[in-house]
Amino acid sequence: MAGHSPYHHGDLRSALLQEANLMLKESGIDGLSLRQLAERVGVSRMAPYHHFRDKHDLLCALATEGFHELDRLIEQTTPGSTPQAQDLQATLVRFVGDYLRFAIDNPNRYELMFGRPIWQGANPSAELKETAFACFRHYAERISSLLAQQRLPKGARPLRIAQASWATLHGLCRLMIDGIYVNQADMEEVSHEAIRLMLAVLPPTS
Amino acid sequence: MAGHSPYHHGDLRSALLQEANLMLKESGIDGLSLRQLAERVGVSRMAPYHHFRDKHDLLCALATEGFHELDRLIEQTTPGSTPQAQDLQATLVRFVGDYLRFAIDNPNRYELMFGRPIWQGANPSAELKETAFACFRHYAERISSLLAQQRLPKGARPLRIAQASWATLHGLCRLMIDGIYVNQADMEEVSHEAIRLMLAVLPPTS
DNA sequence: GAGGGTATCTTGACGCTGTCAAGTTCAGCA
DNA sequence: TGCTGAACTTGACAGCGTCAAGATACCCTC
Repeated sequence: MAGHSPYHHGDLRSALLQEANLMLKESGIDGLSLRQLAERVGVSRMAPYHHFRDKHDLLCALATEGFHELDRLIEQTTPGSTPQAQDLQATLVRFVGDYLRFAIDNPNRYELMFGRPIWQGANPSAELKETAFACFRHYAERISSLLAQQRLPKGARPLRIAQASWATLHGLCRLMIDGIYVNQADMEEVSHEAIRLMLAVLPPTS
Repeated sequence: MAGHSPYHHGDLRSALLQEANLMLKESGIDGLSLRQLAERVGVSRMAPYHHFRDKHDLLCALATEGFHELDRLIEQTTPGSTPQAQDLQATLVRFVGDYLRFAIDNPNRYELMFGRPIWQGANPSAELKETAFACFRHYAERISSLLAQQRLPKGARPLRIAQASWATLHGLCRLMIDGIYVNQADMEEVSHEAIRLMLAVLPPTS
Protein backbone atom coordinates (compact mmCIF):
# COMPACT_ATOMS: atom_id res chain seq x y z
CA MET A 1 0.00 0.00 0.00
CA ALA A 2 2.87 2.35 0.71
CA GLY A 3 4.17 2.04 -2.82
CA HIS A 4 0.99 3.33 -4.38
CA SER A 5 0.78 6.63 -6.10
CA PRO A 6 -0.45 9.50 -3.95
CA TYR A 7 -3.48 9.77 -6.19
CA HIS A 8 -4.82 6.30 -5.52
CA HIS A 9 -4.77 5.70 -1.84
CA GLY A 10 -4.89 1.95 -2.18
CA ASP A 11 -6.62 1.11 1.08
CA LEU A 12 -8.90 4.03 1.59
CA ARG A 13 -11.95 2.20 2.84
CA SER A 14 -10.33 0.69 5.89
CA ALA A 15 -8.32 3.84 6.50
CA LEU A 16 -11.58 5.78 6.55
CA LEU A 17 -13.19 3.32 8.94
CA GLN A 18 -10.23 3.42 11.27
CA GLU A 19 -10.05 7.20 11.38
CA ALA A 20 -13.84 7.44 11.64
CA ASN A 21 -13.74 5.19 14.68
CA LEU A 22 -11.23 7.54 16.24
CA MET A 23 -13.33 10.59 15.45
CA LEU A 24 -16.42 8.87 16.76
CA LYS A 25 -14.69 8.17 20.05
CA GLU A 26 -13.33 11.71 20.24
CA SER A 27 -16.24 13.86 19.18
CA GLY A 28 -19.32 11.69 19.19
CA ILE A 29 -21.68 10.77 16.44
CA ASP A 30 -22.62 14.33 15.56
CA GLY A 31 -19.05 15.55 15.65
CA LEU A 32 -18.11 13.04 12.99
CA SER A 33 -18.19 14.95 9.73
CA LEU A 34 -17.28 13.44 6.41
CA ARG A 35 -15.32 16.47 5.37
CA GLN A 36 -13.13 16.44 8.44
CA LEU A 37 -12.74 12.71 8.09
CA ALA A 38 -11.57 13.07 4.51
CA GLU A 39 -9.15 15.78 5.47
CA ARG A 40 -7.69 13.76 8.34
CA VAL A 41 -7.16 10.80 6.06
CA GLY A 42 -5.54 13.17 3.60
CA VAL A 43 -8.00 12.85 0.76
CA SER A 44 -10.49 15.13 -0.93
CA ARG A 45 -13.95 15.56 0.49
CA MET A 46 -15.78 13.46 -2.09
CA ALA A 47 -13.39 10.53 -2.01
CA PRO A 48 -15.26 8.68 0.76
CA TYR A 49 -18.34 8.59 -1.45
CA HIS A 50 -16.65 6.03 -3.66
CA HIS A 51 -16.54 3.60 -0.76
CA PHE A 52 -19.73 4.52 1.08
CA ARG A 53 -22.98 5.57 -0.53
CA ASP A 54 -23.81 7.96 2.25
CA LYS A 55 -22.80 9.24 5.59
CA HIS A 56 -25.49 6.89 6.81
CA ASP A 57 -23.81 4.05 4.99
CA LEU A 58 -20.50 4.76 6.67
CA LEU A 59 -22.20 4.90 10.06
CA CYS A 60 -23.77 1.52 9.32
CA ALA A 61 -20.35 0.08 8.53
CA LEU A 62 -18.99 1.53 11.75
CA ALA A 63 -21.85 0.05 13.73
CA THR A 64 -21.38 -3.31 12.03
CA GLU A 65 -17.81 -3.39 13.27
CA GLY A 66 -19.10 -2.60 16.73
CA PHE A 67 -21.54 -5.49 16.66
CA HIS A 68 -18.80 -7.85 15.56
CA GLU A 69 -16.81 -6.81 18.58
CA LEU A 70 -19.80 -7.13 20.88
CA ASP A 71 -20.48 -10.55 19.45
CA ARG A 72 -16.93 -11.59 20.21
CA LEU A 73 -17.36 -10.33 23.75
CA ILE A 74 -20.55 -12.33 24.21
CA GLU A 75 -18.97 -15.51 22.93
CA GLN A 76 -15.93 -15.04 25.11
CA THR A 77 -17.58 -14.33 28.43
CA THR A 78 -20.48 -16.76 28.28
CA PRO A 79 -19.19 -20.31 28.19
CA GLY A 80 -20.97 -22.84 26.06
CA SER A 81 -21.50 -25.38 28.81
CA THR A 82 -23.00 -24.23 32.04
CA PRO A 83 -21.70 -25.00 35.49
CA GLN A 84 -23.45 -25.12 38.83
CA ALA A 85 -25.84 -22.52 40.10
CA GLN A 86 -23.20 -20.64 42.05
CA ASP A 87 -21.03 -20.37 39.00
CA LEU A 88 -24.02 -19.15 37.07
CA GLN A 89 -24.07 -16.05 39.22
CA ALA A 90 -20.34 -15.56 38.80
CA THR A 91 -20.70 -15.95 35.05
CA LEU A 92 -23.51 -13.44 34.92
CA VAL A 93 -21.57 -10.96 37.05
CA ARG A 94 -18.63 -11.22 34.73
CA PHE A 95 -20.79 -10.96 31.66
CA VAL A 96 -22.75 -7.97 32.90
CA GLY A 97 -19.52 -6.28 33.92
CA ASP A 98 -18.02 -6.85 30.51
CA TYR A 99 -21.13 -5.62 28.74
CA LEU A 100 -21.29 -2.45 30.80
CA ARG A 101 -17.59 -1.87 30.27
CA PHE A 102 -18.06 -2.30 26.54
CA ALA A 103 -20.65 0.46 26.60
CA ILE A 104 -18.87 2.82 28.99
CA ASP A 105 -15.54 2.32 27.33
CA ASN A 106 -16.80 3.81 24.10
CA PRO A 107 -20.18 5.43 24.72
CA ASN A 108 -20.36 7.02 21.31
CA ARG A 109 -19.95 3.72 19.56
CA TYR A 110 -22.59 2.13 21.75
CA GLU A 111 -24.98 4.96 21.05
CA LEU A 112 -24.29 4.65 17.35
CA MET A 113 -24.92 0.92 17.38
CA PHE A 114 -28.27 1.16 19.12
CA GLY A 115 -29.40 4.64 18.20
CA ARG A 116 -32.25 5.77 16.03
CA PRO A 117 -30.22 7.54 13.35
CA ILE A 118 -29.06 4.19 12.07
CA TRP A 119 -32.13 2.06 12.60
CA GLN A 120 -34.87 4.53 11.85
CA GLY A 121 -33.40 7.45 9.96
CA ALA A 122 -32.80 5.59 6.73
CA ASN A 123 -32.91 1.87 6.15
CA PRO A 124 -30.09 0.10 7.93
CA SER A 125 -27.74 -1.68 5.55
CA ALA A 126 -28.35 -5.38 4.99
CA GLU A 127 -24.95 -6.22 6.43
CA LEU A 128 -25.68 -4.28 9.60
CA LYS A 129 -29.04 -5.95 10.07
CA GLU A 130 -27.50 -9.35 9.57
CA THR A 131 -24.63 -8.75 11.98
CA ALA A 132 -26.73 -7.10 14.64
CA PHE A 133 -29.47 -9.71 14.58
CA ALA A 134 -26.89 -12.47 14.74
CA CYS A 135 -25.49 -10.72 17.79
CA PHE A 136 -28.91 -10.49 19.41
CA ARG A 137 -29.57 -14.12 18.63
CA HIS A 138 -26.29 -15.18 20.17
CA TYR A 139 -27.04 -13.18 23.27
CA ALA A 140 -30.49 -14.67 23.67
CA GLU A 141 -29.25 -18.19 22.99
CA ARG A 142 -26.41 -17.95 25.45
CA ILE A 143 -28.45 -16.45 28.25
CA SER A 144 -31.48 -18.62 27.75
CA SER A 145 -29.36 -21.75 27.60
CA LEU A 146 -27.63 -20.64 30.78
CA LEU A 147 -31.04 -20.30 32.38
CA ALA A 148 -32.52 -23.42 30.85
CA GLN A 149 -29.91 -25.53 32.52
CA GLN A 150 -31.13 -24.34 35.89
CA ARG A 151 -34.36 -25.43 37.48
CA LEU A 152 -36.90 -22.98 36.17
CA PRO A 153 -40.42 -22.47 37.43
CA LYS A 154 -42.89 -24.11 35.10
CA GLY A 155 -44.21 -21.86 32.38
CA ALA A 156 -41.07 -19.75 32.32
CA ARG A 157 -39.90 -18.93 28.83
CA PRO A 158 -36.12 -18.60 28.88
CA LEU A 159 -36.04 -16.73 25.59
CA ARG A 160 -38.40 -14.05 26.82
CA ILE A 161 -36.47 -13.80 30.05
CA ALA A 162 -33.27 -13.36 28.09
CA GLN A 163 -34.87 -10.64 25.99
CA ALA A 164 -36.16 -8.83 29.04
CA SER A 165 -32.80 -9.13 30.74
CA TRP A 166 -31.20 -7.65 27.69
CA ALA A 167 -33.60 -4.73 27.93
CA THR A 168 -32.49 -4.24 31.52
CA LEU A 169 -28.85 -4.30 30.60
CA HIS A 170 -29.41 -2.02 27.66
CA GLY A 171 -31.45 0.41 29.73
CA LEU A 172 -28.75 0.51 32.35
CA CYS A 173 -26.12 1.25 29.74
CA ARG A 174 -28.13 4.04 28.20
CA LEU A 175 -28.95 5.66 31.48
CA MET A 176 -25.30 5.74 32.35
CA ILE A 177 -24.06 6.66 28.92
CA ASP A 178 -26.58 9.42 28.52
CA GLY A 179 -25.35 10.93 31.76
CA ILE A 180 -28.44 10.36 33.85
CA TYR A 181 -26.88 7.95 36.29
CA VAL A 182 -24.10 10.43 36.73
CA ASN A 183 -22.67 8.75 39.77
CA GLN A 184 -20.31 6.15 38.43
CA ALA A 185 -19.99 4.73 41.94
CA ASP A 186 -23.67 3.76 41.99
CA MET A 187 -23.14 1.87 38.78
CA GLU A 188 -21.79 -1.28 40.34
CA GLU A 189 -24.49 -1.42 42.95
CA VAL A 190 -27.32 -0.93 40.46
CA SER A 191 -25.81 -3.44 38.06
CA HIS A 192 -25.63 -5.97 40.89
CA GLU A 193 -29.26 -5.26 41.59
CA ALA A 194 -29.96 -5.90 37.92
CA ILE A 195 -28.23 -9.24 38.14
CA ARG A 196 -30.30 -10.02 41.20
CA LEU A 197 -33.35 -9.18 39.11
CA MET A 198 -32.18 -11.49 36.37
CA LEU A 199 -31.59 -14.25 38.88
CA ALA A 200 -34.84 -13.65 40.71
CA VAL A 201 -36.78 -15.59 38.12
CA LEU A 202 -35.06 -18.70 39.31
CA PRO A 203 -36.69 -20.56 42.20
CA PRO A 204 -35.28 -19.28 45.49
CA THR A 205 -33.66 -22.63 46.29
CA SER A 206 -31.17 -22.34 43.49
CA MET B 1 -52.50 38.44 21.72
CA ALA B 2 -54.45 38.85 18.50
CA GLY B 3 -54.49 42.59 18.80
CA HIS B 4 -50.72 42.92 18.86
CA SER B 5 -48.78 44.54 16.13
CA PRO B 6 -47.34 42.15 13.55
CA TYR B 7 -43.86 43.21 14.58
CA HIS B 8 -44.09 42.11 18.19
CA HIS B 9 -45.55 38.65 18.27
CA GLY B 10 -46.68 38.92 21.84
CA ASP B 11 -46.50 35.28 22.81
CA LEU B 12 -43.61 34.02 20.77
CA ARG B 13 -41.99 31.80 23.33
CA SER B 14 -44.93 29.50 23.83
CA ALA B 15 -45.78 29.62 20.13
CA LEU B 16 -42.24 28.45 19.41
CA LEU B 17 -42.48 25.66 21.93
CA GLN B 18 -45.80 24.50 20.55
CA GLU B 19 -44.63 24.46 16.96
CA ALA B 20 -41.31 22.92 17.96
CA ASN B 21 -43.18 20.09 19.64
CA LEU B 22 -45.03 19.52 16.41
CA MET B 23 -41.87 19.53 14.35
CA LEU B 24 -40.19 17.23 16.82
CA LYS B 25 -43.02 14.76 16.47
CA GLU B 26 -43.01 15.05 12.70
CA SER B 27 -39.37 15.05 11.78
CA GLY B 28 -37.43 13.95 14.83
CA ILE B 29 -34.81 15.70 16.83
CA ASP B 30 -32.43 16.19 13.92
CA GLY B 31 -35.15 17.38 11.59
CA LEU B 32 -36.00 20.18 13.97
CA SER B 33 -34.18 23.21 12.63
CA LEU B 34 -34.43 26.64 14.17
CA ARG B 35 -34.74 28.30 10.80
CA GLN B 36 -37.67 26.19 9.72
CA LEU B 37 -39.23 26.63 13.12
CA ALA B 38 -38.98 30.40 12.86
CA GLU B 39 -40.46 30.35 9.38
CA ARG B 40 -43.37 28.16 10.43
CA VAL B 41 -44.16 30.47 13.31
CA GLY B 42 -43.93 33.35 10.85
CA VAL B 43 -40.99 35.15 12.33
CA SER B 44 -37.45 35.88 11.25
CA ARG B 45 -34.74 33.33 11.83
CA MET B 46 -33.05 35.11 14.72
CA ALA B 47 -36.20 35.88 16.67
CA PRO B 48 -36.12 32.62 18.66
CA TYR B 49 -32.74 33.62 20.05
CA HIS B 50 -34.40 36.26 22.16
CA HIS B 51 -36.30 33.57 24.01
CA PHE B 52 -33.76 30.75 24.00
CA ARG B 53 -30.03 31.16 24.33
CA ASP B 54 -29.33 28.25 22.00
CA LYS B 55 -30.85 25.48 20.04
CA HIS B 56 -29.71 23.39 22.96
CA ASP B 57 -31.62 25.66 25.30
CA LEU B 58 -34.81 25.23 23.30
CA LEU B 59 -34.38 21.48 23.32
CA CYS B 60 -33.96 21.60 27.08
CA ALA B 61 -37.20 23.53 27.39
CA LEU B 62 -38.93 20.99 25.17
CA ALA B 63 -37.59 18.13 27.25
CA THR B 64 -38.64 19.88 30.45
CA GLU B 65 -42.21 19.97 29.18
CA GLY B 66 -41.93 16.28 28.43
CA PHE B 67 -40.79 15.49 31.94
CA HIS B 68 -43.67 17.46 33.38
CA GLU B 69 -46.03 15.35 31.35
CA LEU B 70 -44.27 12.12 32.34
CA ASP B 71 -44.44 13.21 35.95
CA ARG B 72 -48.16 13.75 35.64
CA LEU B 73 -48.49 10.29 34.15
CA ILE B 74 -46.56 8.74 37.02
CA GLU B 75 -48.67 10.47 39.62
CA GLN B 76 -51.88 9.50 37.91
CA THR B 77 -51.27 5.82 37.35
CA THR B 78 -49.54 4.94 40.59
CA PRO B 79 -51.90 5.47 43.50
CA GLY B 80 -50.51 6.82 46.73
CA SER B 81 -51.88 4.06 48.90
CA THR B 82 -51.24 0.50 47.92
CA PRO B 83 -53.79 -2.25 47.73
CA GLN B 84 -53.43 -6.01 48.01
CA ALA B 85 -50.81 -8.04 46.22
CA GLN B 86 -53.06 -8.92 43.31
CA ASP B 87 -53.90 -5.31 42.74
CA LEU B 88 -50.20 -4.56 42.85
CA GLN B 89 -49.74 -6.56 39.70
CA ALA B 90 -52.69 -4.86 38.04
CA THR B 91 -51.30 -1.48 39.02
CA LEU B 92 -47.90 -2.35 37.63
CA VAL B 93 -49.40 -3.64 34.39
CA ARG B 94 -51.31 -0.44 33.96
CA PHE B 95 -48.32 1.69 34.83
CA VAL B 96 -45.94 -0.16 32.55
CA GLY B 97 -48.47 0.02 29.76
CA ASP B 98 -48.89 3.75 30.22
CA TYR B 99 -45.16 4.31 30.34
CA LEU B 100 -44.56 2.35 27.17
CA ARG B 101 -47.40 4.15 25.48
CA PHE B 102 -45.92 7.48 26.51
CA ALA B 103 -42.70 6.52 24.79
CA ILE B 104 -44.19 4.92 21.70
CA ASP B 105 -46.75 7.66 21.27
CA ASN B 106 -44.04 10.24 20.71
CA PRO B 107 -40.74 8.47 20.25
CA ASN B 108 -38.87 11.60 19.26
CA ARG B 109 -39.84 13.36 22.42
CA TYR B 110 -38.81 10.37 24.51
CA GLU B 111 -35.48 10.22 22.75
CA LEU B 112 -34.99 13.92 23.28
CA MET B 113 -35.78 13.65 26.98
CA PHE B 114 -33.32 10.86 27.63
CA GLY B 115 -30.80 11.32 24.87
CA ARG B 116 -27.18 12.36 25.05
CA PRO B 117 -27.47 15.60 23.07
CA ILE B 118 -29.26 17.19 25.97
CA TRP B 119 -27.50 15.61 28.92
CA GLN B 120 -23.97 15.35 27.62
CA GLY B 121 -23.59 17.65 24.64
CA ALA B 122 -23.74 20.87 26.63
CA ASN B 123 -24.76 21.36 30.20
CA PRO B 124 -28.45 20.69 30.67
CA SER B 125 -30.36 23.72 31.88
CA ALA B 126 -30.98 24.02 35.61
CA GLU B 127 -34.73 23.85 35.08
CA LEU B 128 -34.43 20.63 33.10
CA LYS B 129 -32.23 19.02 35.70
CA GLU B 130 -34.63 20.00 38.43
CA THR B 131 -37.71 18.76 36.62
CA ALA B 132 -36.15 15.53 35.42
CA PHE B 133 -34.67 14.61 38.77
CA ALA B 134 -37.96 15.35 40.48
CA CYS B 135 -39.57 13.01 37.98
CA PHE B 136 -37.02 10.27 38.68
CA ARG B 137 -37.47 10.76 42.40
CA HIS B 138 -41.22 10.48 42.10
CA TYR B 139 -40.88 7.32 40.08
CA ALA B 140 -38.52 5.72 42.56
CA GLU B 141 -40.63 6.77 45.51
CA ARG B 142 -43.86 5.48 44.02
CA ILE B 143 -42.45 2.15 42.94
CA SER B 144 -40.39 1.53 46.03
CA SER B 145 -43.32 2.40 48.27
CA LEU B 146 -45.49 0.05 46.24
CA LEU B 147 -42.93 -2.65 46.84
CA ALA B 148 -42.23 -1.75 50.44
CA GLN B 149 -45.84 -2.38 51.35
CA GLN B 150 -45.46 -5.98 50.20
CA ARG B 151 -43.54 -8.60 52.08
CA LEU B 152 -40.02 -8.26 50.79
CA PRO B 153 -37.18 -10.71 51.35
CA LYS B 154 -34.83 -9.39 54.00
CA GLY B 155 -31.97 -7.33 52.69
CA ALA B 156 -33.95 -6.15 49.69
CA ARG B 157 -33.53 -2.45 48.99
CA PRO B 158 -36.72 -1.16 47.40
CA LEU B 159 -35.04 1.94 46.06
CA ARG B 160 -32.42 -0.03 44.19
CA ILE B 161 -35.09 -2.36 42.89
CA ALA B 162 -37.07 0.61 41.66
CA GLN B 163 -34.01 2.02 39.92
CA ALA B 164 -33.24 -1.29 38.28
CA SER B 165 -36.86 -1.68 37.21
CA TRP B 166 -36.72 1.74 35.71
CA ALA B 167 -33.65 0.69 33.75
CA THR B 168 -35.62 -2.28 32.46
CA LEU B 169 -38.54 -0.13 31.43
CA HIS B 170 -36.26 2.43 29.86
CA GLY B 171 -34.28 -0.20 27.99
CA LEU B 172 -37.49 -1.71 26.67
CA CYS B 173 -38.65 1.66 25.45
CA ARG B 174 -35.40 2.41 23.71
CA LEU B 175 -35.19 -0.95 22.05
CA MET B 176 -38.65 -0.47 20.63
CA ILE B 177 -38.27 3.19 19.83
CA ASP B 178 -34.96 2.70 18.13
CA GLY B 179 -36.56 0.12 15.87
CA ILE B 180 -34.74 -2.93 17.13
CA TYR B 181 -37.77 -4.69 18.52
CA VAL B 182 -39.46 -4.14 15.22
CA ASN B 183 -42.30 -6.46 15.96
CA GLN B 184 -44.84 -4.35 17.80
CA ALA B 185 -46.79 -7.52 18.56
CA ASP B 186 -43.96 -8.90 20.68
CA MET B 187 -44.01 -5.74 22.68
CA GLU B 188 -46.82 -6.70 24.98
CA GLU B 189 -45.40 -10.09 25.67
CA VAL B 190 -41.93 -8.78 26.48
CA SER B 191 -43.34 -6.02 28.62
CA HIS B 192 -45.34 -8.60 30.57
CA GLU B 193 -42.14 -10.53 31.00
CA ALA B 194 -40.55 -7.36 32.31
CA ILE B 195 -43.35 -6.98 34.83
CA ARG B 196 -42.82 -10.56 35.86
CA LEU B 197 -39.16 -9.70 36.36
CA MET B 198 -40.10 -6.73 38.47
CA LEU B 199 -42.42 -8.88 40.54
CA ALA B 200 -39.96 -11.72 40.82
CA VAL B 201 -38.12 -10.00 43.62
CA LEU B 202 -41.15 -10.52 45.79
CA PRO B 203 -41.33 -13.79 47.68
CA PRO B 204 -43.17 -16.38 45.57
CA THR B 205 -46.08 -16.58 48.02
CA SER B 206 -47.22 -13.06 47.24
C1' DG C 1 -48.24 64.16 26.20
C1' DA C 2 -42.89 63.71 25.24
C1' DG C 3 -38.62 61.27 25.56
C1' DG C 4 -35.66 57.68 26.40
C1' DG C 5 -34.54 52.94 27.74
C1' DT C 6 -35.27 48.33 26.68
C1' DA C 7 -37.19 44.21 25.03
C1' DT C 8 -38.33 42.41 20.60
C1' DC C 9 -37.67 41.46 15.99
C1' DT C 10 -34.99 41.86 11.32
C1' DT C 11 -31.33 41.54 7.81
C1' DG C 12 -26.54 40.54 6.54
C1' DA C 13 -22.74 37.64 6.86
C1' DC C 14 -19.66 33.62 8.04
C1' DG C 15 -18.15 29.09 8.32
C1' DC C 16 -19.77 24.70 8.64
C1' DT C 17 -22.31 20.63 6.81
C1' DG C 18 -23.83 16.70 3.15
C1' DT C 19 -23.87 15.80 -1.52
C1' DC C 20 -24.97 16.46 -6.87
C1' DA C 21 -22.31 17.16 -11.24
C1' DA C 22 -18.58 17.22 -13.99
C1' DG C 23 -13.75 16.89 -14.73
C1' DT C 24 -8.94 14.49 -13.86
C1' DT C 25 -5.75 10.73 -13.00
C1' DC C 26 -4.26 6.22 -13.22
C1' DA C 27 -4.22 0.96 -13.15
C1' DG C 28 -5.11 -3.14 -15.60
C1' DC C 29 -6.72 -5.67 -19.44
C1' DA C 30 -7.58 -6.50 -24.69
C1' DT D 1 -0.86 0.51 -27.26
C1' DG D 2 -5.07 2.08 -26.43
C1' DC D 3 -9.39 1.79 -23.93
C1' DT D 4 -12.38 1.07 -20.11
C1' DG D 5 -13.62 1.96 -15.75
C1' DA D 6 -12.48 2.69 -11.01
C1' DA D 7 -10.53 6.09 -7.87
C1' DC D 8 -10.06 10.65 -6.83
C1' DT D 9 -10.61 15.95 -7.30
C1' DT D 10 -12.72 20.50 -7.75
C1' DG D 11 -16.82 23.49 -8.22
C1' DA D 12 -21.21 24.51 -6.74
C1' DC D 13 -25.54 24.58 -4.00
C1' DA D 14 -28.80 24.60 -0.36
C1' DG D 15 -29.28 24.19 4.41
C1' DC D 16 -27.68 24.70 9.07
C1' DG D 17 -26.48 27.46 13.79
C1' DT D 18 -25.31 31.82 15.20
C1' DC D 19 -22.41 36.47 15.69
C1' DA D 20 -23.07 41.44 14.76
C1' DA D 21 -25.54 45.39 13.86
C1' DG D 22 -29.63 47.79 12.73
C1' DA D 23 -34.89 48.62 12.94
C1' DT D 24 -39.25 48.77 15.56
C1' DA D 25 -42.49 49.36 19.14
C1' DC D 26 -43.83 49.02 23.86
C1' DC D 27 -43.49 50.89 28.76
C1' DC D 28 -42.07 53.84 32.27
C1' DT D 29 -40.76 58.33 33.86
C1' DC D 30 -40.82 63.17 33.65
